[in-house]
Amino acid sequence: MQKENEKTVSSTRLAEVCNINPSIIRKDFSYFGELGKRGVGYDVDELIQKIRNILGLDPVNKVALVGVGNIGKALLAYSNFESEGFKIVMAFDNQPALIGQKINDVTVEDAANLEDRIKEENIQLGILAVPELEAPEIARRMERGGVSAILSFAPCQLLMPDNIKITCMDLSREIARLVYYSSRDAAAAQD
Amino acid sequence: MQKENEKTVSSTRLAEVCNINPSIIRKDFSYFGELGKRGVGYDVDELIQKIRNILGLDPVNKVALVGVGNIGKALLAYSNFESEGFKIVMAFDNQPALIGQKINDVTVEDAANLEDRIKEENIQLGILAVPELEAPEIARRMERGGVSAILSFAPCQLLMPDNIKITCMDLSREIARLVYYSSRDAAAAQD
DNA sequence: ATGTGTGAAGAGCTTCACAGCC
DNA sequence: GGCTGTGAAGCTCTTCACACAT
Repeated sequence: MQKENEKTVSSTRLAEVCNINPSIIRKDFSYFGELGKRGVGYDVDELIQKIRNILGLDPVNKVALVGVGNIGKALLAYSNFESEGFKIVMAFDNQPALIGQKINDVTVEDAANLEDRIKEENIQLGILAVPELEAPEIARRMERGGVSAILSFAPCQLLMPDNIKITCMDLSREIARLVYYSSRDAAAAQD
Repeated sequence: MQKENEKTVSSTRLAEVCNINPSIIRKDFSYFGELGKRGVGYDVDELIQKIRNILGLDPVNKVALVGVGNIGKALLAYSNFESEGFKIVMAFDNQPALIGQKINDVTVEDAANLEDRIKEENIQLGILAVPELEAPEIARRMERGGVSAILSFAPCQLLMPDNIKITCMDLSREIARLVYYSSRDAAAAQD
C-alpha cells in the first residue's frame, strides 16, 4: 500500500488482505495505543513506522550469518533485508575457499573467530545455515558470543538456555502442514 | 528417540522436549484416537507411523520445485526429505545453463513446460524458489498445472483461489518475531 | 457517513484432576 | 505405581455491537 501511495487504510481492508476478521486488527493494534483515526482509518506511513518501532526493527538490527553454503549465499545475495529492519553484517564459514570472499559487501570470515568477532561487534542476532551435524556446536558458540536470538535453517532441535530465543525454518514441517490441511479441505469439499 | 532406540515415550517426556504442558500432548493425540497405552505411554515407532498417516505423509508426496537458484539448489542437495514424507521429483528453471543439469537424481527442466509436466505427473505440491517478481506468475502456472498447495520462498503475497493452500517461508517475519520477543523478555527480566 | 476503540459475549484452547487401564 | 484419556474448570483469544471521533 505504501508503494502504491495509498495514504490511509481501514481495518476492514487490512483484514481482507490477511483473510481475517477486522476486529482482530483493531483489537491487536489497540494493545499498542490508539494507532488510527476514527472515521478515517490508519495512516499507512505512520502505521508502518509504529509497527517497526513496536517490533524493535528501528534502528536496523545487525545480524551474523554462519554458514555460507547455498542457503547462506542466497541470504547474502538478497539485498532487501535492510528495509525489513535487519542487516547481515558478518558472515562466517570454515571452508578456506570461501574465507576472504566478498559477497554483497560482506567479507566471509573464518568461523574459528566467531565468538570473539560477534562479541566485538556486539551482535544480538545469529542466522545458522550450517549442516545439521555442526548446528548444535555453532549454536553454543553463538551463545558464548553473546547473541540473544538464533534463527536456524538446520532441521534439528537446539537445546539452549531459556534466555536465548530460537526459531527454526523447517521445510518439512511446512510441507506436512500443507499436505494435512489440503487433503482435509479436499475431503470437506466433497460433502 | 527412534534413533536412540527408545521403545516408548510418555506425554510428560514429549512435553519437556516441546516446552509445553503434558495435557496438550494427550488431548491433541486423543483427537485422533487412543494412540497410547495407559500405564505405559506411546510406542515410539507406532506413534511416528500414526502421525505420518494422520498428516498424509505416507506414501511419500511428490513435489515440483520451480527455481534452481541458491535456494533451489540447497533443497535439491538435501537428501533427507524422503524420510520426512515428501520428495522433490521435478525441478524447473528458465536459465538455459541450468536446463538439462542433473542434481541429486533430478534433471532440471525448462520452466516453459511447467503446467503440462506437473499435470502429466499429477503433482499436488509445488515449491516456489524464484525471484519475487516472477513469483505471482509461476504460482498461477502451478495452479493451472493442478497443484493443491504451494510453499513459497518469495517474500510476497500470492493471491490464489481458496482451494489452494499457500505457505510462505519468510525470513523477515521470523527475524521480527525474534527481535520483538527477545527484547520483550530482556525487559521483563529486569523487573 | 465512515471507521476506530473497546466492554461484553461467545468460542476455542489449555490445564486440572481423576477414573480407568497397564 | 505409572500413565493415558477425558469431562469440567479456567483461561485466552475472537467476534460482536455500539459509543465516539472525524
